[in-house]
Amino acid sequence: MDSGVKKPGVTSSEVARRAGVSQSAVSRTFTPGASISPKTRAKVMDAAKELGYRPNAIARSLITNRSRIIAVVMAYLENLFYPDVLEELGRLLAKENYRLLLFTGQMDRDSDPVFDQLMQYRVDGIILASTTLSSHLSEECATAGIPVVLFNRTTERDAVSSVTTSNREGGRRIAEFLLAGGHKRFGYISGIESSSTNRDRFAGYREALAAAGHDDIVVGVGNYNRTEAEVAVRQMLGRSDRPDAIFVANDHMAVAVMDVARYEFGLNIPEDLSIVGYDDVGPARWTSYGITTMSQPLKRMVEATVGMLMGQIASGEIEAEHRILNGELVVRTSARLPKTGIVEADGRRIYKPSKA
Amino acid sequence: MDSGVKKPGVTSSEVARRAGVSQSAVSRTFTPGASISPKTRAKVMDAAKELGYRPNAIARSLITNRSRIIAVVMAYLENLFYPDVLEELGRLLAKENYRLLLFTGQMDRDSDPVFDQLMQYRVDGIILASTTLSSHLSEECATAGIPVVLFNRTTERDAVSSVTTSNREGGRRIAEFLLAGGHKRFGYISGIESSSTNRDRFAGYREALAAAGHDDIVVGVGNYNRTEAEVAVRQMLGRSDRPDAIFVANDHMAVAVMDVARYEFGLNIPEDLSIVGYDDVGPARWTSYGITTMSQPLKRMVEATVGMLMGQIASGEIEAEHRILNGELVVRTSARLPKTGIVEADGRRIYKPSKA
DNA sequence: ACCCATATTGCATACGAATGCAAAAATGCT
DNA sequence: AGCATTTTTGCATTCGTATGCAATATGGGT
Repeated sequence: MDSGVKKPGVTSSEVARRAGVSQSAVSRTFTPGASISPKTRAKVMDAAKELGYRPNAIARSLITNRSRIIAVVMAYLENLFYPDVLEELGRLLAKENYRLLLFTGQMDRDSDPVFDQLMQYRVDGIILASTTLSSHLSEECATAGIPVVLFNRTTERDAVSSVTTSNREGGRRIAEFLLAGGHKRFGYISGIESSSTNRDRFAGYREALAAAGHDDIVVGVGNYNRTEAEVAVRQMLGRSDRPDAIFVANDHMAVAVMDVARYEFGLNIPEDLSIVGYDDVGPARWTSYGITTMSQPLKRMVEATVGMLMGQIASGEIEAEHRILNGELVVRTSARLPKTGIVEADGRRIYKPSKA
Repeated sequence: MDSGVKKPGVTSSEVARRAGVSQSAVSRTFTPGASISPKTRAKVMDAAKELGYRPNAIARSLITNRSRIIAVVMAYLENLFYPDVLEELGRLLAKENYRLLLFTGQMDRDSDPVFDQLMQYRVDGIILASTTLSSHLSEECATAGIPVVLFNRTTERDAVSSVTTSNREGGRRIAEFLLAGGHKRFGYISGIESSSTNRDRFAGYREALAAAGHDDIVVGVGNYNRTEAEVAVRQMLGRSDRPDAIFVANDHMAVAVMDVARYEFGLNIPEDLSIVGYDDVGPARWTSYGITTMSQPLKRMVEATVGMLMGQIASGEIEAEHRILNGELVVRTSARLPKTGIVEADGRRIYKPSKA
C-alpha cells in the first residue's frame, strides 16, 4: 500500500514475545527436527503468521555456517544448451532447498573477482560450467574446502569432481557414422581448442577416422562461437578439396555452419555436404535444421551434478568423482544415412551399429 | 591439495591479531570510505593477504541490513530473449557490485514459496520477468518494502515500477507494415493471453488493422510456447481462408510458425505468406529464418531496469516509475516488402514510414 | 614548545537466529 | 501417589562484522 517504508524485519524475539515463549522456542519451531511440543509450535506459528515473520536466512547462515546457496558459474548463455541446463539446475536445487547464485560473463584469467564473491558469500558449493576459468578457479575453491563440480568439462589434475558425457566415444561414433555413410573427405569445426570437451571429441573423431585410413582432416576453429564458426566454415568450403562431411563441435555452431553452407555456397544438405553436431539442443530439432547430433543427457547430467554436490556437502568429504554418462547419436536430416545401424527408440532415430 | 578440510573461515579478529590492531581497524580497512590511516590499512592488508582473509558477506549483511543480492525471477529460459537478458543483467549488476539470485520455473498462483525465499534472504531488490506471477508477487514485495521492477511487462495497478517497450505502437507499426505490403488477410498467433505484452501488441495490431477496414483477424493461441504455436498455426493454415500475413507475438514462436508453414504446408515465405515477429532475438537473424520483427532494445531495457532498482535502493523511496522504450521494425526476409518506407540504419533495414 | 582542531583507533555493543546446558514439565511405570 | 525417565523449555552464548562513542594520536599554527 504505502511506500517509503523501510524493511520492517520481524524478528524471532518479537514473535516470541507475542506468543509468550522464548526466542529459542521460535527458532526451534522453524528448525525441522528440533525439540518442540506441538502446543507451543502452534502458538508460535500463529504469532508468526500474524506478524508476517520469516526466519532471516542471513542470520541463520551466520551461525550454521551454511548459506544454502550454490554458485553457478557459466561463461555464456548464447548457446541454448546452457539456459536449458540452468533451468534444470534451478529446479533440482530448489527441490533440495538450495538457492542459485548466478555468475556469467567471461572472466578469463582474471578469475579473482569471481572467486572473491564466492568466498565472501560462503556458498555451500559451486557448479562450474565455464570453459575458460575452470582449471584455475576450481583449484582455488577446492583448496578453500568448497565442494566444486565441473559441468561438461574436466581438468587435467583430477582433484575436482566432474560430470561429462563420453566425448571421445561420441567423436568416434560420429566418425563411424560418417564413414558408414560413404563420405570421403572430413572436416572439423572445433570449439575452444583448450577445452576438454573439444579435445576429447576431436580425439575420438580423429582416431576413428585414422583407423579407416583418413589422416587428413580439414580443421577450422570456431571457439564455440557462431561468428567464428561462420568464418571458419566459409574458408573450409572455399577450398578446392572441400570436405563432404563436417563434424561441428556443438550444435550452436552447427546451425551457423548449415546456414553458411546453404545460403552462401548453395549446397544441399545432406546431398552435397553432411553436417553432424553435438548436444542435441533445441534448434537441432527444428525442421529447418534437423541436425544429426550426439545428444547429451541433460537431465541426467544435472541430476548427477546436483547429487554429487549434495553428497559432498552432507559428508564434508570432498572426494573427487568423475561421472561419465553416455549420449546417443540422434539421426535427423543433416547427414547422409548409412545403409544399416539406424534403430528407432522412443520416437527418435538412433545410430547404433551392431558390433560384429 | 588435501581434502576433507572444513571451511577454515579466517575472521577479521584473526587478521586483527596478526596485524596488531583492533578488529574495528580490519573492518574499516574493508569498508570503503571508512576512517583509517594508510599505515594501518597497509598492515591490515598484509595480514589479510597472508591469511587469505575475505570479509564474510553474510555477517556484513546481518548488520548492514543489505545483502547486495538482487533476485531475478524468470519463468522460463526456452525463449532466447531471456537468457540474453539474464546475461546482460548479470553484467550490469556485477558492475554495481550486486549478486544475482536466480529463480526460474513456473510457480503460477502458488507464488508463496518464492516469496518466502526472497524474504528470507532479504534481497535488496527484485527483477520480475515472469509473466505468470507478476501481479500477485509484485504486490506482496512492494508492501514488504522491497524494490521491485517488472521487466517487459506491467500490471493493472501501477503501484510497481516497470520497464517495457511500446508494445501497442509496435503492434500498430507491424499492421501498417503489413498493410503497406499489400496483404489482404491477417492472422495473429498470441502469447499468453493475460500477459500485458500480448494484450498491448494485439491491441495495437487490431486497432491499426481496424482503421484500414480489417476487422476479421484470425487468431490462434500460442502461449509463448513452440508446441502450442505449432498447433495453432497448423489449424490456422488449414483453413480455406487462410491469412497471407501473420503477426506472431514473439520470435520464439515465429520460428516454429515458419517451420510449419514451409515444411508442413509447403508455403514459400514471403511469397505465399508473410511472417512478422517480435523481440529480434538471435534466431531471427539466422539466415534460415531472417525474421522481420519488432526489436526490443535489450541493453537499454536492462540498463533502465538496473538503474531504476539502484535508484530505489539508494533513496529508500519506492516510487513507481514506468519506463517505456521504443523498438524498431527490423526488416528482413520473412515478410513482403512495402514499396516505400524502408531505410537503412547502421547495417540494418528499418521500416520507418514517413508520416505524411 | 604549546594549544587546538582533526584524523585514527579501540571498546563495547548490536544484528537475528541457533544451540549446549541445565532447569522445568510431562510422561510412564509400578 | 511416587519415582524414574523422557521431552520441552529458557538462559546464555555464539557466529563475524559494523559502528557510535570516547580516548588517543597526529598535525598545523604561532
